[in-house]
Amino acid sequence: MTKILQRNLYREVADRIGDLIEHGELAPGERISEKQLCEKFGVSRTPLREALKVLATEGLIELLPNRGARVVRLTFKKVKDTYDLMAALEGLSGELACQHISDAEIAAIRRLHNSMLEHYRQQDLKTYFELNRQIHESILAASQNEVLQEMYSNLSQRVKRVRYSKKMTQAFWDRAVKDHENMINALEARDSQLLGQILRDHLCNKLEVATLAGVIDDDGPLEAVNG
Amino acid sequence: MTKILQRNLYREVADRIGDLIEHGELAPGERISEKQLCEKFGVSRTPLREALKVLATEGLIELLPNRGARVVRLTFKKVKDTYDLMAALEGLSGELACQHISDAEIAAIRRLHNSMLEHYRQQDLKTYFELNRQIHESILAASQNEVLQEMYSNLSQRVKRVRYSKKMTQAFWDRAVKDHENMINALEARDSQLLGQILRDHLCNKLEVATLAGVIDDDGPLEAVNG
DNA sequence: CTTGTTAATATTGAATTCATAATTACTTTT
DNA sequence: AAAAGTAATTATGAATTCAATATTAACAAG
Repeated sequence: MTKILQRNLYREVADRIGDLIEHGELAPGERISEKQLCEKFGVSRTPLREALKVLATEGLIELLPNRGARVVRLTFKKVKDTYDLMAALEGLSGELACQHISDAEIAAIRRLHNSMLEHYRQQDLKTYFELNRQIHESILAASQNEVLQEMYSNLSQRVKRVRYSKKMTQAFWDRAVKDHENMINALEARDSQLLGQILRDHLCNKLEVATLAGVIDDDGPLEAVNG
Repeated sequence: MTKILQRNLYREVADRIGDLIEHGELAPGERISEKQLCEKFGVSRTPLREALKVLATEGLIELLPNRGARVVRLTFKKVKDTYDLMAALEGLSGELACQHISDAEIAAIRRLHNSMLEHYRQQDLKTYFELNRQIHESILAASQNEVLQEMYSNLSQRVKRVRYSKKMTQAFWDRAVKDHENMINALEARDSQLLGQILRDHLCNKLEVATLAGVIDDDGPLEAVNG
């Protein structure tokens, strides 16, 4: 039973604007010109303005009454707050996954995990990250909580544009892999409390924040990092 | 530094529709007639439709392409999923509160707590619930995480219309009060791990779900409860 | 040269209009 | 009478138009 994905024009436009923001083509704090985007997308102002309202409730832009919209300017605090939240949600996803996951799903995650270890040994950062992402994604899916997945996806969207993985130190990496070892063990034991705890404290959740903190030390906008 | 609250027409309309849903004047599963609401509110279709899009992203209604909108039909599972999420967020709010809360704020919560105990002894359910709400609200505020507050408020909105408090048994109530005793102690000790744990497991979070489960045992729509 | 005022322009907010898809009502056929 | 097909109606999707607000430019006074 695959979900019907509605394709309204406004939703299409909202996604496209989201992409522009993610890739920095719409700069943080930049004022969004309705006319300009209308021409760019070849749509009228009605669906575009609907998209802007949606993006505002999703937290990507902010609406200034009678003065249009602007891209949300991410501060260090905002990013940290968002990551704290995501860590809590991951913790919950772990707890729920333990309750609902099938043996086959666990086996699949184990395979991803083993493959990830392999690429860790080969110091293949790119593939490591992709497999890492897939593992967390799988646990989230196994939680079988759609509201949770929706929320997580929204939060993830908000901070996507400052996500990066250049400054990963070996020590951090070693620790992250150890966390993952504990994770898979807790999952196979279906120890929901433990897995929840591990995921809430998981280094990956805090890593990027820590890295950002190394680059930005005040609470000003941190968009310079994005380049 | 109080926030500027923007008063767009679409936001006003969205709130009004939200109220209609909360109070059951727009029934679950009911199709939403644009024309009807336009006349009711005395606005044109443009701001109304913008409001509908926003309400859809907020999870209160769903949009059927070319077939208008309808009020989300809450299932038992959806409500349970939402409460699970809210419990996790409360847990996080507790952890963060311990890190940020001032002595004065703790003292204020202690006063609320004592007052709540008093009304518990007098079996004054109504006032008890109001003080209970204020305590949780205060902890959430003390977390100083605006993203968290925003999410919690959204989730709360979604399940408001099935919230009720008639079936509270004495045993449940006693246990909830005990939880609160432990909560305030953990807060005063600024034991973030403990407070987080208590709030995640807090009976109040599960209580209403359990109560609902007593009324509804399948996964069908549970709107009959609302009356 | 700066500050304050006013006119011109541009942009946003909301209503209306037009186009398209879905629903309903009505035939027509079997 | 039931089913199928077609016309009429209604509702939604999107563009356009009109109105209100904000921004910019020009200008005058100090």
